[in-house]
Amino acid sequence: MGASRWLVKSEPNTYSYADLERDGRTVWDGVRNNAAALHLKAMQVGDEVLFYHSQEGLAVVGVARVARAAFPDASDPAGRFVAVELAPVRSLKRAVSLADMKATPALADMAMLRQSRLSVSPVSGADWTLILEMAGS
DNA sequence: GCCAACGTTGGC
DNA sequence: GCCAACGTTGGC
Repeated sequence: MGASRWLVKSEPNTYSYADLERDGRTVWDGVRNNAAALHLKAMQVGDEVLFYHSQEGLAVVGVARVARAAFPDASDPAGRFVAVELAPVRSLKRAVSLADMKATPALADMAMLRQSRLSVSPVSGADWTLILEMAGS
């Protein structure tokens, strides 16, 4: 079985893809949604992740990879949620905007489009390939 | 266990 | 700034 693909959202004001490139690696914690947490738990080291800017930018801007699989989120006092670690892979040649994704019928079933508030979601192999094509990379 | 009220996220 | 979606909380 091959690696899985994912998408994570981040507000660039809080943590942008450029911040990830600067840091080289970061703990992806603070997720407090059960559906998103299930996806975090399913991540394996080496899985690739689309990095999406929410609130500002509204576009997929880069690719990251899972550098460490799920472990207890130290910022969750109740100990219910998990974190992973992400590392940058590359920024996209062209950002792929939410508007462009919405305008692409083949992407209509993407989890992040169907459930807009989900901060961590799976991406199918076909959707992954298409989005990278849209990014011109 | 149901459901109304409330809080948060995120697009517009 | 507003509102829709949706998750969580708390009274019953």
